[in-house]
Amino acid sequence: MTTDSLDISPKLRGRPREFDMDAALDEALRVFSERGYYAASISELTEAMGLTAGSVYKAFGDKRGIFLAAFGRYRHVRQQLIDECLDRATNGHDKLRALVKFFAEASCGEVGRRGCLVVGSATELALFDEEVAGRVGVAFDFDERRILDLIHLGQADGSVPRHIDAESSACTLLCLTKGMRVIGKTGRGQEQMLAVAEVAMKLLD
Amino acid sequence: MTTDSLDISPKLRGRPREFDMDAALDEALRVFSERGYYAASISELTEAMGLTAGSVYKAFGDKRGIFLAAFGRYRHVRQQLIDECLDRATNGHDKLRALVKFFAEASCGEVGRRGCLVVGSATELALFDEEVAGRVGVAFDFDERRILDLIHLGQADGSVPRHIDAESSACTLLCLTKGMRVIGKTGRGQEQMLAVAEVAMKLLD
DNA sequence: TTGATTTGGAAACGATCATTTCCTAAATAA
DNA sequence: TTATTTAGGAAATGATCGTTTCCAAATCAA
Repeated sequence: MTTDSLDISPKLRGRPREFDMDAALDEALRVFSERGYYAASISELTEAMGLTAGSVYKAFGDKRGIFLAAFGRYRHVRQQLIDECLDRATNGHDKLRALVKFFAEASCGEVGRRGCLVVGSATELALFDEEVAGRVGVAFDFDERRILDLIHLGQADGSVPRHIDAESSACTLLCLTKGMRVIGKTGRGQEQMLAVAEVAMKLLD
Repeated sequence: MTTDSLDISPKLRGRPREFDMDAALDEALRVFSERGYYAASISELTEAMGLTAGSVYKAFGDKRGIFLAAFGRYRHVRQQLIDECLDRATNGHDKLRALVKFFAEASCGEVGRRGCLVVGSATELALFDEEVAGRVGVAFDFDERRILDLIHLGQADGSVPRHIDAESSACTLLCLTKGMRVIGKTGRGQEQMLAVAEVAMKLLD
């Protein structure tokens, strides 16, 4: 569960970084998720990350740099969780059910109230920040593509009927899962969101 | 299409207000919708409203007061549009289709990119502002209740099957329509969102 | 009229924001 | 060693934020 585990470049000049990048980004993305971009002040971010402003600006350039790094980290962590979740199901239909239930459980109680960083970025930043808009678009396209692939998988293994419109159904499930994250901000119960997940499976009949 | 048309109190002391409250709030809610709460500065708000800071603070108390008034105005205007839309359909099933299509058309192109003030408030403010959280909750409950009533209407007039779980289906359609508003922030096409609306109707089979 | 009350608006306010500066510390390269 | 490079961190910086102040203008009550 490490983001920068690739750049294991053994020799770099100057004083080495003392803080753990992934741990710092985990704190940053928590602050951004809870507060949103503008309400998250540098003071709150640096305090949560356990760093001073100087170190943060050395490492990320500016506030937007912290955000973009945290955004990447968020996506990485969530995708890993989803991949593990999907691996436990065996056919297309069950993987889709697992995926929808994953979002249902992320959309209730205190976890749900914390919200989704991608959904929050879409609503708060996408209109006036082209780069963030691009990254949000990529994230949604990725999620939609994953659903589409699972539908195709299900149609291939016989667990999802052939007659359904795969593309439109994928986009519909994308809307539904992101909508769960919005409704989850109001603190709904787990039973209710799981019931929604179950009803949503009718889209695959 | 006027919010304060009720307080037609003919006699009030002091200098009368010169600006049109609804027109000013329409501009304020546009700025809040596009920018979000924190990125919307008093300067931008007052300029859009055609007022100076002094007048605005006289009328609304503080920035949050402007926001809450704009939030109320937004809900009023949207509900009126939805009511008109629903009145043109004749049975429960058709009214539900009209409702979902209404959200689909609000979730594509430039209109969609402008976003929904309630969804934006849910993601940006609900966690740390109890009053906003309450108003967002009321708005979502209201929307969910309207869907539920339409399902019951459809079950009564025979256009919606009796066997479906009305409560869970209502919550599912609520998630779906709010999710459309999120995905719509990335500028999807009308055909695509209308196809989503059509697929969503499978939930009522 | 006079007094009370409220609005409109320019200017000023303190607070907080994101960011930079400057210096020290810790590593590599020569 | 010395030079170079990068990180850590306290303090200062300028800009912008939301808000207030102060005064003239416009209404009603007397």
